Amino acid sequence: MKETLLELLTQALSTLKSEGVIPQDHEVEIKLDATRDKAHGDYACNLAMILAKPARMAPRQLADRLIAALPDSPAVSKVEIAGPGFINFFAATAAAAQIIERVIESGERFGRSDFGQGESVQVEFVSANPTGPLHVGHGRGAVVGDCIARLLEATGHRVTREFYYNDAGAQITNLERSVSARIKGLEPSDPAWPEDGYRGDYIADIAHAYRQGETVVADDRRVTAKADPEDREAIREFAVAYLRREQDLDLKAFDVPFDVYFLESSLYSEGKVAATVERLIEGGHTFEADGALWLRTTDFGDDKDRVMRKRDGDYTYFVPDVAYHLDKWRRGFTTVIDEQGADHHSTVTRVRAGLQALGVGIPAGWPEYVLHQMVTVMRGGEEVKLSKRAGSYVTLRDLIDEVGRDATRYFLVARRVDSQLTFDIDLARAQSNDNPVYYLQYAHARLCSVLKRAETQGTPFDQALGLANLGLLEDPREKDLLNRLAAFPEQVARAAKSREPHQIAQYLQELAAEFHTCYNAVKVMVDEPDMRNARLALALAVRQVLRNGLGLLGLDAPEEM
RNA sequence: GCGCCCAUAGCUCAACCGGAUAGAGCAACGGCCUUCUAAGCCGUAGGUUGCAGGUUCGAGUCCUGCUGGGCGUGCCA
Repeated sequence: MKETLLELLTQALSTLKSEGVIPQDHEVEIKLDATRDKAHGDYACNLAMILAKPARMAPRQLADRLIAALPDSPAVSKVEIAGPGFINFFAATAAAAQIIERVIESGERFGRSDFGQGESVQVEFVSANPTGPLHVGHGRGAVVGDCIARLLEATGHRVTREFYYNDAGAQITNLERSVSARIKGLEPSDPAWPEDGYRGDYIADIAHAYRQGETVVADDRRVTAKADPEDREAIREFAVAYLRREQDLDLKAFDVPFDVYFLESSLYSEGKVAATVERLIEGGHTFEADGALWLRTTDFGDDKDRVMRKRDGDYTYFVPDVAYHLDKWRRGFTTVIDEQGADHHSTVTRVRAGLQALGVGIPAGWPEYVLHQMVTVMRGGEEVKLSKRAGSYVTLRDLIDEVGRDATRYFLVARRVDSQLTFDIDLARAQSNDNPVYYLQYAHARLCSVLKRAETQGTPFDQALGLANLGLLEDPREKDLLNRLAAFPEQVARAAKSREPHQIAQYLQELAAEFHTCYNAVKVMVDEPDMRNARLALALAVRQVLRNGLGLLGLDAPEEM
């Protein structure tokens, strides 16, 4: 429908150009929007207002000329000029309803597109260090990154999902010391407890498992405990594997898969950090001062220069980050999206500056970042402070257990990433029976139910008959649904381009609301076969789009509730 | 101090490249189950889009300045 209208407008535009009403060389992109208010028809175009100036004509007068130049089409039932010069199109029912046929034909592919043209894209997300369980903030990153990956896959990109973590630095030493202390029977309250050690109970669990000689299997490693309380290397290795396994279990329960686990230690062991440093020095953007090696990041927009190699000879964290991103670039990812918490936003300028300083032709704005704002957790009317060391903690697993996977995913992805988010656990649990996600799933279950009823009632859906009678779907509530269905593919494309999965959540709420309204007012299983089958065709199409949309968010589409 | 993000109904949030009368949910109030799932629907009420300017046919959206909140500003990650 929209394509048809765009075609008509393009023709009208070229007619006016050839008549000299609009300058021949004036390029304009025709914008056609679904209307918000149905008094304005189905689609509205602001072309006349945009072209008023170059045409030196009043917008409404120009709109008149445009309409006069529109070729006749059976798809359009009415065209009006409204307001300051909008051209409003009213779609003929039968033409609008053709979307149903397209949805049914395309099935689960409806909404997908190939504008990505097979581009190789990497989404790096979560990237939690193995020093503790995943918390709510990681959960937000996990869903957002996962849904961005799903959106990119649905739009023709080849997506690699990657998890990066530090398995060797000072934090890991701290982890080992904490576990060692627990193995020796120390508690965080003990005077001999390591300074800044991790105090959470999970440390004791690791110590216990180590002493028992347990074997842990994570997605990227498998380690059997030596049980030797003095072997610090063995303890370190075991603790990392143990926490990796815990994180993997959480992510699996959350339905968030990864393709690649990338170890920070590999950047050192494979000489990539050293090579990066060498290259940076050759590039001429480094200098030595105060016994340290610095990178002149101010050459690339940073507000001060940064230390690369500390006086003690260790590198600061951003050096391996630069080495890591150079590695990503060399792996051929033309687009890399790093999903992180906004508390890490200072790294953005540094990593990009480092990559520029390498002088290997990486574009200035590369990589792309999606930064989600902080999540605060409320429980019992009070904010729960997230502190790994103090061990007061709301884990992602707690949330999934208490609130449910789908509801947790939905809560964390339904909002724009740059708004701070308060996750009230009590509220989420209390509402678990009256939750926005159930609203969507219930719509799907209702549709399944009515389609099933057609079978059990002995009047199975006759698709050919239904499609032949789509012109009968004249109820305004049915037309709303048709327009909503037609908008899905561009909605998916827009959400993918802007990396904003919350748009899909929003869309589904609107689709479900329009369905519930329609379902309540318009009976599907009427006696008259033409009408019944037309409505069943609509039901099938709505169910399909609901299912496809839920899939993009990683949510179940239950057949009954 | 400087940098980034945010401010929309009582609360939690939407609003597509700047479009027409700013929309949902929760909470409040009043209705709808002898008819396809009431986890639903219909209706009422609720707003100077933080404040002040500017840009233009048109601003919640863009620009400037303020106020308030979050994060960052390590030779921590």
